[in-house]
Amino acid sequence: MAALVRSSFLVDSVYAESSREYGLTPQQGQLLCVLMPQPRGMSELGAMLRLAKSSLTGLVDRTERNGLVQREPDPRDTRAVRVALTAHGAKLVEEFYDETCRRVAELPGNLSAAERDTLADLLGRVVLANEVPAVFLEPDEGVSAAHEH
Amino acid sequence: MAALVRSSFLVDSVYAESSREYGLTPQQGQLLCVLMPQPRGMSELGAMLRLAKSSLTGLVDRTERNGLVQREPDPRDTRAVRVALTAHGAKLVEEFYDETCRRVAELPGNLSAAERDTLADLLGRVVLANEVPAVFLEPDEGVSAAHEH
DNA sequence: CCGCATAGTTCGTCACACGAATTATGGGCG
DNA sequence: CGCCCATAATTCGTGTGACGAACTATGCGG
Repeated sequence: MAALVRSSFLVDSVYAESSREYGLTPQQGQLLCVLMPQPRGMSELGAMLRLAKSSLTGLVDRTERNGLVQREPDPRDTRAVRVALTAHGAKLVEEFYDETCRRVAELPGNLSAAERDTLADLLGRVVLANEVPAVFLEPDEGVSAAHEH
Repeated sequence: MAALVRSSFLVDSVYAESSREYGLTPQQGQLLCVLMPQPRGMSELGAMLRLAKSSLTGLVDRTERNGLVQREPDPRDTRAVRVALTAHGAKLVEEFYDETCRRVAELPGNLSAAERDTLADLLGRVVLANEVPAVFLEPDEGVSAAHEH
């Protein structure tokens, strides 16, 4: 499936370019997207983004320093923290997310509407079958969908 | 197209894991894959991998230090170098490539053969329409296809 | 032979990712 | 209650990766 690998390369390029224009690194952009539906704990984020916990500490540090997220104490567990978007981060990620969606949606511009639907269906099933974390949700996939596990 | 973004995340994960098992970073693995059909100049590689030239110098340095590629003088142009696989690099990338293909091919395992064909066709057309460099070729896409521009 | 473009490298800086070691809290069990 | 272990997260050191700016050197057109 070279086409799969190469389309992935394509999406990465779009994501990187879009991030750049919003002053984000791709990793920080992805972190913000994951936090859109709700705050998350560090361990939870590590599992979703497939990062070692020590990697996450640094990523959250840098993103926090930029004023886009903040650590909050978890009322349930004194050891844990919850990472949440700041007002600024929420506003920024909304624009970033919209713009990125728009650009990704342009990629299959040469396909007919029916073909795009087919593609979306097939990829959606591939994603579901492989338990991909909710790193990037459809606009209408809300908090409920984000609870998938 | 969240499915597209998420499937990209999925492919990246597979690529990263596969690279790791062969003692490669994903970037070095990608470099080796690009060099499979033929040697390339630095500028050419920069365009294909979408990297700044200074980034490429470092990547080739590290990969060369690992004994996987080597710089050769370009007989046509004294300024230029050609980056080629070493014997060791060629052997390694062959195994890495096969294994990565195998794993990527497993991702749509829940689809029927016909659906996989459809998916390959649609993604292939998306890739073609967006001028994705030949960063990862089909096993039967040889040197001729690698000349695409 | 001048001037400009092209091919690569060097340098400094920051982001990222990881493992190992560390701190601190939670929870179970005797 | 107190011990022990699991879990949540951070710190630290190291190597990789990416970039822009500045630089060297060769090609090439007039």
